[in-house]
Amino acid sequence: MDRLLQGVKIRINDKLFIKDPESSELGKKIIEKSIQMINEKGWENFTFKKLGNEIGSNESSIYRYFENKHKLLLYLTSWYWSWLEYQMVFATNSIKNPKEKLFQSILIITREIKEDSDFSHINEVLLNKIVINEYSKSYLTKEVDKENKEGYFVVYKRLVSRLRDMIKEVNPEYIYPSSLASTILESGLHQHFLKDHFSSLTDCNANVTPTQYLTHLVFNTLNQNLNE
Amino acid sequence: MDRLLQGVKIRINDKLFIKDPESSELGKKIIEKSIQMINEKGWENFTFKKLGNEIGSNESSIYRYFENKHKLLLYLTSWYWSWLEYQMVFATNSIKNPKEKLFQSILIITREIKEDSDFSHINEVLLNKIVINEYSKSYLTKEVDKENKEGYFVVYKRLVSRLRDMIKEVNPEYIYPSSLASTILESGLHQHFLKDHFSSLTDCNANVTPTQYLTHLVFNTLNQNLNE
DNA sequence: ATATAATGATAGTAATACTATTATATTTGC
DNA sequence: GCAAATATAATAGTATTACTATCATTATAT
Repeated sequence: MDRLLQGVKIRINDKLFIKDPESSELGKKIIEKSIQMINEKGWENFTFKKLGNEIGSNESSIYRYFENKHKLLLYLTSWYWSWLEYQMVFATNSIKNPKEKLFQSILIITREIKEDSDFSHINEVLLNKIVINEYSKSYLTKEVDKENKEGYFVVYKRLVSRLRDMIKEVNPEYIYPSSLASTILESGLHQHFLKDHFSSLTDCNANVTPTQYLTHLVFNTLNQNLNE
Repeated sequence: MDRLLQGVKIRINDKLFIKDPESSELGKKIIEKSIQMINEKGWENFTFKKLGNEIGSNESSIYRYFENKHKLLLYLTSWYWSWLEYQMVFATNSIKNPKEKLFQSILIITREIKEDSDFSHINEVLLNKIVINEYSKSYLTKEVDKENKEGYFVVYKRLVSRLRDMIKEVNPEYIYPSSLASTILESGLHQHFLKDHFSSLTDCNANVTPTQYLTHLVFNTLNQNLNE
């Protein structure tokens, strides 16, 4: 029926881990604490050794779950995109009006995550920040084509393609639906980053959200050449 | 008169180097060869030791020019943005029509660089690729606020602000000029990357350029609510 | 011709990103 | 309840990175 069903339980490409971190307490601790530590220290200063110390466990034990820290990042960000995809499809599934559907999707995709779902070991607020600060490092590598073939980016690609389809429904004449969809995702993250670190480069701030900016941008563009 | 004059000779913030690489043959070789090597190997696999071997020089000599490879990246990208700024201001200085001016600027900023200026040791074609693949790594760090205060990103910020001013001239009513300006820069790079590695996420390809996509996006947005 | 500056050679350090081995818990299957 | 299997911990070790320090050599400038 829908590709979403495969991902409902937030199933991650199993090439991204050696042993499923969801399958044990240690695994969950690795995920939980790594999210905290990557936020605190930043990606470059985060190591498995430090993580081991933090969770009172051993470096070598972490290596039994993840081949290296790059794969852990891919795992965490895949989880995040999958979780967002779920939110998006769930919230917009029943909406018939294409504009309203796209509007809601942009909202979900570009908003700042402010509350943790709280019943899992994964803190979505922090994970959102990791995605803002570190996601591009997961694909800006020499290995990107190989890893793309391995399917490490499928979830993200599926999100973009869903968005693209919604854009097409709003305006089938628009000739850059894929580019616009990827811009929404990417600019959403980037404007959040600028707001926090380069305030002169953005109009977003405490009162104006990236969502507002992008919604305005997208609908202005799509309404052009469109008979209401 | 204009801030550009300060940068005409592509003067780089001198906190970015210990000894000016333009001041010696070895310095120029470091710049020339590092551009090649970063392209070949990717940022993560590039080291000063390898660079030293390549130019028949010593690791320790390179450290006399640059404190570390992060600063070298900041140097190279600053050079690139400064060079682009020069191109942009030079090409649009005499244009009176605000739309035409913005149009030309977007063209210069988002086009793929295809020919090397050839009379310097800096290969702009390769440098453009480095910026596409590595620029975000220069600011997605825990040190970004400190380094921003040191002025390591001024050139980039000045480029965005120039673009913002041109946007305002086209439509003074538009409420997101800074965000749109930063989106042009950022999406310009991103769409180039997608074209090369995630073709399903973009409509850009051999025939359609990021410039076309972004020009369309920007002018559709700005023409909205605008009396021609 | 000599002082000064630039570069090269060598060595060394602490940290990273792992791999390998062995020991010790913990779980499970009967 | 015990043996077997599995998971984790402890320790050690390797190659590489990202430097710093020292000293020797070479070029340049006065």
